[in-house]
Amino acid sequence: MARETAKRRADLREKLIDIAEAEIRENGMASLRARGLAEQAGCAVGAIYNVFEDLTGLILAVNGRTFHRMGSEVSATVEDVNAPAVERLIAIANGYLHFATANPNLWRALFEVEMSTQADVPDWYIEELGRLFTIISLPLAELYPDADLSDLDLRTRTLFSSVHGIVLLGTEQRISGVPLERIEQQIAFLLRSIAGE
Amino acid sequence: MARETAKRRADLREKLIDIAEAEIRENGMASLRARGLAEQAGCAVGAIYNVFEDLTGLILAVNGRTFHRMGSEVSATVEDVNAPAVERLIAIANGYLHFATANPNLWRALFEVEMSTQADVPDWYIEELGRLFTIISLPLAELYPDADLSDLDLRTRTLFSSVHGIVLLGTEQRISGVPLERIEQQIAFLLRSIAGE
DNA sequence: GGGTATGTTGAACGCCGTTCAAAGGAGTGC
DNA sequence: GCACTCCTTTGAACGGCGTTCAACATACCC
Repeated sequence: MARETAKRRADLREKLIDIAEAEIRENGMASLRARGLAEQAGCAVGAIYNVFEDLTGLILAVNGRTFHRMGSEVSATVEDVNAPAVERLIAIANGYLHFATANPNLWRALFEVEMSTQADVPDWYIEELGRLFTIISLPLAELYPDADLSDLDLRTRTLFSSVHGIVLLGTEQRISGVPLERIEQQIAFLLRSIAGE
Repeated sequence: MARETAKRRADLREKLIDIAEAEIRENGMASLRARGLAEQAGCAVGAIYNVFEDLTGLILAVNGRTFHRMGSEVSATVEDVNAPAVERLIAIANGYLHFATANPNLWRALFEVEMSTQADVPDWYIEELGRLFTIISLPLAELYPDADLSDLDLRTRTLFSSVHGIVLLGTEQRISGVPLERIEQQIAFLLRSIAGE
């Protein structure tokens, strides 16, 4: 493939991710349309399929950005490594909550995209998740000094899933969820309980 | 409307719910097709829209059955009211987990169906949820004898959301979830922590 | 039995994601 | 600069979707 072609494709790829990201942010994953993307990008519908496998591939690319940004923002909330472990856990969870409420549609897209098998989870996803889990497991290790690595991993997953459940049902404003204005308080309650406070 | 017509419609309604339930159970909500339903029911596609607002209405009817069945099964797991409160909570959560793993597609449909606004949540949904929340709040009230009703409601939601999160990510086998075979153990860990054990 | 109101039907509509034959442009040799 | 080839891009077309509604069938009333 010629150099110029490669550049044109790379440009189109970025442009499409930009447009898709804006669309998902504003109207949610479900309102992505191949024709709409093509029109905004000033290309043919078929061109999308020259740079992405299908629309799911494009959504995954958007999710890559979202996940990375989320990791950075969550990390930033626990910079004070001298705070007690449980306070750092609460800060991480609040960072997660804050990201979800600030970017509801992009955040939901992270979980709504179909991952047909466990095999086709992209590498960047595993890496980003590992980063997030490491951030969580550091304070956890202080709370459970006797736990081995696999125990820590398990508890990290349990904690993450719990907080995720509260944030998910709460921010969706499901009638089964915690009211928005109480989520922070309830997450703190949950984490303090787990920490034995 | 003539009696005969009413009966014919009621019959078709039940028949369609049966067919849709089987389809969702076996292949998930996303594989429901108006034409497929009509063919299996032996009616015209348009007939579906004589007895349901749209396919979402049909899915909601299936969800009504599912939710009711889930309530019964979860209730049945806490018949021994003499067990310690925390053990009853664990039993309820395990009932929830068991229902979700035994009926993955039907269970997921409960949460995947779009409820555009908070206003159009059906009455039966609110009622069933109330039943489930009552079951949870009874043991909780024993653990927190000083909490008032709104506090109990809040903690019920927090607990439910947490367990839901663990069950959701775990049963979907998300790489962020708790491994299937450890879910029960981790739910017990979480609930015992909250109970202060 | 005839006339009207009501119920049912399925072809048609307007979408959708995706494809692929055809048109266009880039690279190469002279 | 030109002609030829090969690769890229294009957008009309395809198959499938949920939903509608004019035409047809049926039930009901007098």
